[in-house]
Amino acid sequence: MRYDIIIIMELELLRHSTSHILAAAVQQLYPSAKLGIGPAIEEGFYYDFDIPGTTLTPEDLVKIEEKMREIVKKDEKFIKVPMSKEDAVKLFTEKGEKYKVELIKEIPDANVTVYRTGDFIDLCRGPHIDSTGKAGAFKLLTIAGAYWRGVETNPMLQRIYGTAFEKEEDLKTHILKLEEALKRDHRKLGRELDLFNIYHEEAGAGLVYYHPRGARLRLLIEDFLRKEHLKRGYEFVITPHIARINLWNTSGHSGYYRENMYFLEIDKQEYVLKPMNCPGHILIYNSKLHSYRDLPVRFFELGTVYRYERSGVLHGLLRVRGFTQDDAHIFTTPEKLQDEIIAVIDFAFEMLKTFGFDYEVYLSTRPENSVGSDENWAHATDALINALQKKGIKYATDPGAGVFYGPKIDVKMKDALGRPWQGPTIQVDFNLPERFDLHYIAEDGSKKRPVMIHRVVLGSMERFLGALIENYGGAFPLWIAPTQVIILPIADRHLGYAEKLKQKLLDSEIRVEVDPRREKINLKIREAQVQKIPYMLIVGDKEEAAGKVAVRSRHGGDIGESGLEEFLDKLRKEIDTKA
RNA sequence: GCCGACGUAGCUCAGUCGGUAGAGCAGCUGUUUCGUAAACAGCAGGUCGCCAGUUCGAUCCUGGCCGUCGGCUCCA
Repeated sequence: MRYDIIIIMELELLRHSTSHILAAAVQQLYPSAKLGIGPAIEEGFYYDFDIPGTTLTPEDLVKIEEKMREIVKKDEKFIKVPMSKEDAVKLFTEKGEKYKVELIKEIPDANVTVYRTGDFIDLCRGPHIDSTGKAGAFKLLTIAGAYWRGVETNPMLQRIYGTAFEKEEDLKTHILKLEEALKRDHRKLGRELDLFNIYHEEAGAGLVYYHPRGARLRLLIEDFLRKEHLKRGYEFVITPHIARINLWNTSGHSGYYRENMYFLEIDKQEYVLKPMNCPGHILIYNSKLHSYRDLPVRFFELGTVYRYERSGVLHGLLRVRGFTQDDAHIFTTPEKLQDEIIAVIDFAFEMLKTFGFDYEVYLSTRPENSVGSDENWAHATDALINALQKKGIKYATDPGAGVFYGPKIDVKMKDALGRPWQGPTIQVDFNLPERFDLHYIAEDGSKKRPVMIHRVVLGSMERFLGALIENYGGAFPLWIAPTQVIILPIADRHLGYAEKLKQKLLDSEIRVEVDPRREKINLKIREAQVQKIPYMLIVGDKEEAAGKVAVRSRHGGDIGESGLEEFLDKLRKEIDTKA
């Protein structure tokens, strides 16, 4: 374990040093280039440059890489030079490195360190590899725009991404991995498996159309979700897709969420296409008096919401403008908040486990501008932390990243390329109960304010399905495979037998198809294989005479002859275990 | 929205240094009745993302718009 950590740290050091070599190369080729920052990141490194009058092209990367190799060949030492802040400011001001000067001025210490490699000088905490000759295998990958310090009003710099490993073969493996990941891209698989499409030109960006197989997949998951919610004491509600602006004025969304909302005006009445389900659920809660005995009230809805997202951020199913959340709002007494959060966390992680996801957990605490009392925030934040600890879930704290109305737990799922996407989230809310003047009658007969929990356990069906497709590479486990079995008759005289088998499987609620075409068996197998259908039943003279089937699995190939009942048993077992 | 790359047949892609385009797969028709990852032949298929401009002539050049991809920012 410790050994792993050391390796990771060494890799980070190597990558960071490689980013210095990159910066040195860029400055040699483009003397006017000003430096931004150049850290090591999870899968490599990047460096940001401001190069007046030059926009880098992919061909430039080749040149830069060559220059880097020259620097490596020279085997220049990374020399640490401690200096006072004043000297550093002077040094970088002379070099016109305005971004570095900005950084130095923000360092609280009196002294800073800079690193010198040949003629190249960079502000850096270090440490580094000894000399450029110690650099490993590296490759520059892409160029992208990035705002200085990530702030939109700042200048846009040119960012070069690259990666580095100690050994050439590790680099090769990594690049192969990237290529493999592209094959699992849900946008590609969505087309190949005919699951969904986004008709950008004809119907709008960020709006998903589920084709029959995709719809089947989604409905299977939704059915599962509904059952799981019923088990856990949720009640189902259904709310409209539009509501008068009044509702959003009360909730506050028409103010702080305005730029994400779609507005409609008819008969001089303003309506909003709902960006969230909470106000609707609140109306239902508020339609009657609630006793403390009835709490918590848990309203669940597969609620479709529409949010305007800036054009540059849309991404297949993973970021869209219309999506369906597996959304619930829990109204509880403060006393029961803790137990409720534990139950929700349990629920969310059970779902993630069921689908075999990789994820990261973040706890976001109180931001600067927020509503609610210190006491409430402390109570809710503690409840979240306790719940995470009780469940033994590893998490990172994101200080000040909570929503203004309460702290939250976010779970990020990873796509094929390892990019994190927010899925499940559990948010405590002190704001809406105030704004809608919610209450319940307490034991002593007094009116009290309930606490609300907003939570999704998958996130949204779209994002979840996108991540799911990538997670399984399109080869869905039997229990959610849109088509579970395909029957492949060898010649058309076997069609009758195939249809009989199909009916028997349908009677056992197996999702089954027959490929009736006058095609060779090899072709039918190939296509079923490409479609990643879990089981193929090949039937010809032999099988028909014996009343059996020849089973082929998508992973294991030909697994031999089997009676139908025997095969069905095997399917049922596999479905039950969700394997 | 911003920076960069890109948009050619249902899909994957070639091509035209300005004279209205081609391949493979898919589709359709015909022949083949065939045992564990692609039978053969023929046919059809495109206002070259949209709108302007330049030009005798634009898919190609210029501008705007729509959209995709990689990032930034934001989020389920």
